[in-house]
Amino acid sequence: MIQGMLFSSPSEPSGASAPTAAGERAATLRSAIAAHDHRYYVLDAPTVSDAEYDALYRELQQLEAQHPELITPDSPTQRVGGRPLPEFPAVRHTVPMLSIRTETDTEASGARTFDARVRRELGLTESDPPIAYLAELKFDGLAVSLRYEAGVLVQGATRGDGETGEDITQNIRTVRAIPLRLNSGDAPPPAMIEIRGEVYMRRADFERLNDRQRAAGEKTFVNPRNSAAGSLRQLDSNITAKRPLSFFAYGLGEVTGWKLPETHGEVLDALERFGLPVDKHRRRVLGAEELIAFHQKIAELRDALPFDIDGVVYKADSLALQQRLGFVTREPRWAVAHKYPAQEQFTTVQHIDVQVGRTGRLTPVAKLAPVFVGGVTVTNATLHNEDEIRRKDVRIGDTVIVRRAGDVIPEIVAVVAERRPEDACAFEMPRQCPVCGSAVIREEGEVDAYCSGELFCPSQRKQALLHFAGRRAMDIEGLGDKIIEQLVDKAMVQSAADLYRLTQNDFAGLDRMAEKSAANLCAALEKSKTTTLDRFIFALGVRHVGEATARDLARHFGSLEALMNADHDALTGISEIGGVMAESILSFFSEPRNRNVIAALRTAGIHWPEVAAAATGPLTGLTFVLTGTLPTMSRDEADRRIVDAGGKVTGSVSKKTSYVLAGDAPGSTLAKAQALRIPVLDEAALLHMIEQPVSKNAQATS
DNA sequence: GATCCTCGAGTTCT
DNA sequence: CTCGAGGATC
Repeated sequence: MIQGMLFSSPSEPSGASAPTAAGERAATLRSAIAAHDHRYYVLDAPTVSDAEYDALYRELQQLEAQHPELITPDSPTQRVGGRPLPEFPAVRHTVPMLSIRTETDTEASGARTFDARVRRELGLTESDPPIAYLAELKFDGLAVSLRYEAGVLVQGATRGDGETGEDITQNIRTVRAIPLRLNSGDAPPPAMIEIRGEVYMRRADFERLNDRQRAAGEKTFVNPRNSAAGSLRQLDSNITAKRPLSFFAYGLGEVTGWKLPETHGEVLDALERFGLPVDKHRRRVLGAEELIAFHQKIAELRDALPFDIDGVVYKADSLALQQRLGFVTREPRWAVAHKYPAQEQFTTVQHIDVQVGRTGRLTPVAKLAPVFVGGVTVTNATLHNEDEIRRKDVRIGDTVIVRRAGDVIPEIVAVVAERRPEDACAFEMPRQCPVCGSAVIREEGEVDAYCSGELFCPSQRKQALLHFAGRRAMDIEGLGDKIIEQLVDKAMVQSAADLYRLTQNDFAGLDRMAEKSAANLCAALEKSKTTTLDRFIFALGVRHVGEATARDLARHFGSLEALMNADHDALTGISEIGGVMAESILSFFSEPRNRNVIAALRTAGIHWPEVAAAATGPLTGLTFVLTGTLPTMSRDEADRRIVDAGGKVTGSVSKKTSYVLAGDAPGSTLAKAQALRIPVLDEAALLHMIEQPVSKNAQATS
């Protein structure tokens, strides 16, 4: 009872009746939950299951419901709730939230320029020792300032203009990675400490949030940054509480009653001990060269990080040095941001072109005002089909966001609605093929529109030839789109068979074709005459027959004649081949034109070993999926070696996948593999599997 | 009829 | 890499 008095106000009768046990239990629960939050959200190493955590949380909630006087401002239950605000009150930053000067130089020289400037300011010469810097990541989120009084979080604010921001305390409290109470161990907490950092959203959390928004029919976010910003600026903190926000601390504002360490690195270490999340990629480095090395290392890591960054930050590590260096207007002389090429940019859609592919499919492509994004200049981006354009509502003249992230191919992420010009013009699929003028057909229920011109359409003819010559088909080296373009336009080639009638003289007359290249091309054509049945079937370009199906057909029928004479039942009898594919194959081979071309190709000397031997080897019965870049092999090479050893390679991970072969910078495939608990191999392990049974020294492979 | 698994086809830039 | 659609399976 006496102890209970300490926890409650004597003026409140209910407080006086609060049993000691309840107060103690509440305190125990609070600190237990805070510790679990820290382990889960900051250390990323939980020690209890979600269910156990929930049980603790519910117990505390119940306890507090029964004894409202036990509720403290740092109680985990106080993270949620709070009434929607009419607007955010303004907060004045006593110590302004600075912006850091951005080194525009994207090359390594950016670090050297910064180091040289610092040394000059300090009056150092070449004989002086290198300066110690702290190198950190520059997170792509929202800068905030957190104010803790006597160790308890009392206020959270946005940066605003640096002098005045908005009070977003209610929203900040919902961010689980931010402790409501600092852990100062046995020492008393700082009387007042302002911690600066970045609220951001992990990429995986962002994807999941967008899935949820989509499922709920609500608007989705363009990127993790916008998503974090939108979530933090909610007037109703109940909404913010449902958003998976994270936080990294990286600096200090106003501080009283706490002895500052000597270096910025030690400040960050101290913040970590207080229980705040601090990114672990930070490094103390000496001199410009080590800054450059850091910049490069992070550039390689960038795509694999679980969150977006837009660069790295260098800061003079010594706080005394920072003070000596001071500020130029609003920017510190002792720090600089070194950005990476943006992975997202704004640009405008100048035009929407329509391309005609091998199958006659019409693909709209946005012609963009050139932008530098993700390290290259982008001018084109596919829009896939009419539905996709409608979904994103892209119009000619629109300002759009273009992304070129981990995957290499540029993509229009979204339209910036506010910047749509009056005369923005919606796209319409042409009624006639833009290349040959034939009617355009779009079947009911189909997404794609097709040119009905078939091989009458020069574009389809060119694409068919390009496919025939492709690396995975007949592999005719040197026969690319530029040459095919000319051959078709000059009517020198109608079908694949015509290619083998051309002589070196014919080629020599073409643009960009000197004697040497013409001779090389002739040799390549000659070489391509020796092939395999599956490659030849694939090269024909039968609709629905790709590489895998071509291989199945070759293996099953063993000869081209058998395939050409097969009827519907014989085809559908093969697993993986159903009605649609059978019809497509039948109609291809019943077309006299196609039969003539095949005959002409064989007359021209194209041949293959008549019996297609099914490969068996150490990998027979195993299915592989490849991702990332391998150290010594190209993907094609790895693919070939697996198939040669009797294995199978597919494109995406499923339960039936035996192994995932992962290299550098793997994509989402790896994550999926781990989720499904599929064993992951590296190149060395694969080579070992292939060679183990036959070779006793598998290590010898480079 | 629904759902999962694969395959095919198209895509950008250097 | 991603989407759409064919094929197989329940």
